[in-house]
Amino acid sequence: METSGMATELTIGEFSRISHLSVKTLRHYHETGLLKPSSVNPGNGYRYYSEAQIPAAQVIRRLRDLEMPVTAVKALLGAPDAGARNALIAAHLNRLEDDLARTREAVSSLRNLIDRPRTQLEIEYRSVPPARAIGIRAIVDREDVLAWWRGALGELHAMIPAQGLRRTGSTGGLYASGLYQHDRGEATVFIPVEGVARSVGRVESLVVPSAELAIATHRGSLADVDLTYGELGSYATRHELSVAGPLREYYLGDSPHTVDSGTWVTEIGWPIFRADA
Amino acid sequence: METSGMATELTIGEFSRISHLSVKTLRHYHETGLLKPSSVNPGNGYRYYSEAQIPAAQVIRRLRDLEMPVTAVKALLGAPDAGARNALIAAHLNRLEDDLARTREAVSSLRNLIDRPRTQLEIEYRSVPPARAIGIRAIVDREDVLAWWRGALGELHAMIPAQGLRRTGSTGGLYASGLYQHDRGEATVFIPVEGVARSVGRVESLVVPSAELAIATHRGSLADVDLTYGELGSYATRHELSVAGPLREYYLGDSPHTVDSGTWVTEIGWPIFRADA
DNA sequence: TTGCTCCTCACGTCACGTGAGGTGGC
DNA sequence: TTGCTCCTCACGTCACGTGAGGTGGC
Repeated sequence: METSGMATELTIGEFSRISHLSVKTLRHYHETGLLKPSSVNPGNGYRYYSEAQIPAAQVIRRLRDLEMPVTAVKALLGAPDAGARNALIAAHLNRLEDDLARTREAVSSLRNLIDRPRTQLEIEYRSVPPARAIGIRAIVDREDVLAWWRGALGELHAMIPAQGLRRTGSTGGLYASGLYQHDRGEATVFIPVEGVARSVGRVESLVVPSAELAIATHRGSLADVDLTYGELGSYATRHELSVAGPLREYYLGDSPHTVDSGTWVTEIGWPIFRADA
Repeated sequence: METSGMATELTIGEFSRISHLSVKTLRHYHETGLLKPSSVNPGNGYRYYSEAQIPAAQVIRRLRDLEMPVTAVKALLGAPDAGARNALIAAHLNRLEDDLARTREAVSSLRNLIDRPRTQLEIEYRSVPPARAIGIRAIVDREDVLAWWRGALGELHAMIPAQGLRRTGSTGGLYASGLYQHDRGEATVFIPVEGVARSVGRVESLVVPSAELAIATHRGSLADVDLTYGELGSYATRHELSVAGPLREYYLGDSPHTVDSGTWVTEIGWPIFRADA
């Protein structure tokens, strides 16, 4: 007995077969509001879907295959026009590209760890005096730190010619320990310059504090920087030198601007206590 | 007051800074047994790590960055020799490659869905008589179906010259509805042949049952096959033709052997009821 | 009557993260 | 005394999957 004049209704099983989404998944999408059945029998709770919902199910499946979060898929389906939808899709594809790049980094980093000859690290003690600089400071999440770092360095470097500043040392960064311990903390990137600069955008004038540091030189991609941190940190601990304070990095030459991260040279500074200082 | 003669012990915070693993993560790895602190103070529960654990932490971090499951990482760290470890790593990298390929498929499938001109599907009714065939049958999970399908077809095709069989029709497959509804179900791939063949390996002799089918032709990658399923299924439902039974596919020409999946031609058969049959 | 499809809880999975509430040493 | 580090629960997150136990129509 069909209600005549109504559009064809599909049971959840039929709709599942057509859409290649499991029954459990369809019920879950109903619950979360991502894809509501076109009608529900109030007597027994049976869900019914309409033919018109097939294209939506197809789009949802593809986006979920691409690991787009359900809330993002919902936003996309609710977007007002094709332009907005395409922008959201493009943004997600970019995120996938970034993921892929990170994966590639991790693979080569793993190979590096396995193959690398574990050479003895040379560690130098250095007293760094306070230095005037221009810098950008922020509280960042660890997962965003690389993107933030790139952007901040770009902005910072543009400021040198823009304000006619004279650089007096290597580009560097300060990283609070919370960044490693809680995946979130204060980070600062800076370029030492002569005199006081104007604040423009995120860039401000600041003084990089003095420090007693144990310094090790890291060569290659920053994806492997934890290896150098590990050797330096265990050295500092072994000799009971560690004190509180942000970790420091100096990017020698023009490391961050070279595409081939294999040639990067970074000095890692670990804050220490020196009886003789 | 240090216990003299003991190796240097690091607090969880120090070890976190050195390894770039969060304190929460380190506690979690202790709980799951992936990385146990070298000692725990029984009085206050404080965890202490040794320097010797730093390399393990570095390996763990890289493998987790590559989304290797914790249990797999554990197995890897417990592997007896470098050969076994390398094999596990290589296997995981292969899985990553497969993931990447699937992602690429999903991206092009999404573009396809957005760009494709939605042409009217031509649907044909066909009575298929029973047919002797060689086939491979299994209960498979949906996520494994593509890999299973490729392997089974390869094995099946090798059997034709090996047993000197004469092919009598197109290669095909039968897919139980559970495969779509519960992500797991029976699948069969077959090649119709003359006479009865010997069972070798997974290959057995079988009779593909007769069926009344509504047939639509799908052109292009099977990543998009749900589009054709969608149109065919909604057609069958609209005309109240659907009956229970496995879905059927016929791979025309030599589709599965061509690298360029864009040129594949697949017939999709939907089981129907025919009053006139 | 059997088998199939549908339903609703309630709980599990995976790898942690988020707080709340408390301790202990400098 | 304040601030920092450490601790243990207990619960949350994300996108479902897994059962248990039950209904309803052919």
